[in-house]
Amino acid sequence: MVRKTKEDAELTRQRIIDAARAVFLARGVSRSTLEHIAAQANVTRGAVYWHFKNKTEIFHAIREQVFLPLIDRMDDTLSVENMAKNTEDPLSQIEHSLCVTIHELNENIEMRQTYEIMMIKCEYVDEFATVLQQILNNCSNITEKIQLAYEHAQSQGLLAGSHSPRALAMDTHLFFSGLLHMWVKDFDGSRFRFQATDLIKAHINLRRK
Amino acid sequence: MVRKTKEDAELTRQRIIDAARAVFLARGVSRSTLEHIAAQANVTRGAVYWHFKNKTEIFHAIREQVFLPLIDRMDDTLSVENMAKNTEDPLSQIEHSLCVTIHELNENIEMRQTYEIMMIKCEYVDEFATVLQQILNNCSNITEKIQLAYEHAQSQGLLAGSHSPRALAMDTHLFFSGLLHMWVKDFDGSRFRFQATDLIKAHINLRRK
DNA sequence: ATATATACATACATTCTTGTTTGTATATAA
DNA sequence: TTATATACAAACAAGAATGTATGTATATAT
Repeated sequence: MVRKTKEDAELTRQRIIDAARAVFLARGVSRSTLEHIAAQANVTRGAVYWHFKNKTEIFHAIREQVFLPLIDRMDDTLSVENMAKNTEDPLSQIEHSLCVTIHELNENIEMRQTYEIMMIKCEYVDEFATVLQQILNNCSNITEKIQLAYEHAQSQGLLAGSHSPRALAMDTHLFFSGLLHMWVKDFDGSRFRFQATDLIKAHINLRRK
Repeated sequence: MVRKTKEDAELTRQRIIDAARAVFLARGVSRSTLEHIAAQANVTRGAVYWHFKNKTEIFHAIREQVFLPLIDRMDDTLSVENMAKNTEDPLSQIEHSLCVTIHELNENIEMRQTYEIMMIKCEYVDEFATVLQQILNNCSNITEKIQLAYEHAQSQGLLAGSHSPRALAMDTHLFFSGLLHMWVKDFDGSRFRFQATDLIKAHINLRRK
């Protein structure tokens, strides 16, 4: 029962990724062994080693599968083109962009699990340390996008007070980072998850004239 | 050269804790072995097992040594009594409280390292999962304190707009959580560390009338 | 139709790591 | 002063995890 077709092979590869996500979530990345992952995927370690060099590669595969599309979408919803053609005001657009991410976390299990793994089930040392740089870079990009939106809001006279778009963007980004972290840690949903979108709206309303 | 005096024993215990902090920071908690820690402390695993049941106990010792005093101080600077007797306005008091924490992170190496370990060098599974609950509880307490300060600010007519103290407190707390996370990840200091206090001031200024 | 590469399963060797056990010198209590 | 508990060091035993090597059935190319 070996030597599957190419589509079958790709399917087992995906099964291994899914299995790894479940195992990482339950036991943490470090304590997850390739044997655990293989068992969860109903294969042997041989299959795992065929598709991936080691555990680190699986980790990156999980991360990329969720975060690359996510970054694209985030970039997209905050893009200049979208900003220009959209009827919404820039502040609502920021609000919407953040709410969409929260909504995704609620609906998309894989995304939620991946977030949880990256935030509280992984140690960023050695091979994993590079991920931190990528995270920081993504944050910079997102912050710049948010800043652009605030600049538009400012030129449209939508902002209360006289705060720089840069400062507003940093503040929003830090707020959202904190929210994501707390959202993930709030397992039973009693503290943050249930009011995440309200918190976002309140945050944006702080800026509205 | 065995059987030290009681003070000596307490000293080696502390040496083991310090060693563990260094090793956890460098290799992550999971990849740190008791042999690593013992070597770093210039003792054998025998000494480690004498003072601690296992690695988890050392982890909690590290955490408590930094966080228990920290929570006390945070509680203190935001306390009602301090609030009442202080000449500062409540908003400045919140600002000051946050800035003090950042300042501590800059000055206190052990605190900085401990934060880094807890945030990005530890996997919150099994025995460590309970720590998450403690973190959430601390966050609740801090948020309540901040809310109280905002209520004072409101009654003194210091707040811009008409936002609820509760929402403001949540927003501030999430902002600060995000800032702490980014502060820790920003190793070279080029992104967040160098302007952390400015970000805090800007955040508070958003609320000022 | 046959050869070859593919997609795994199985077996093996090695290295780590842990927990425990035993040994021991000495502070301390009696 | 002697007995005992203390504060470790050193040795031991056992299991886990990893990477690799080998085996093998079959899709696929020729």
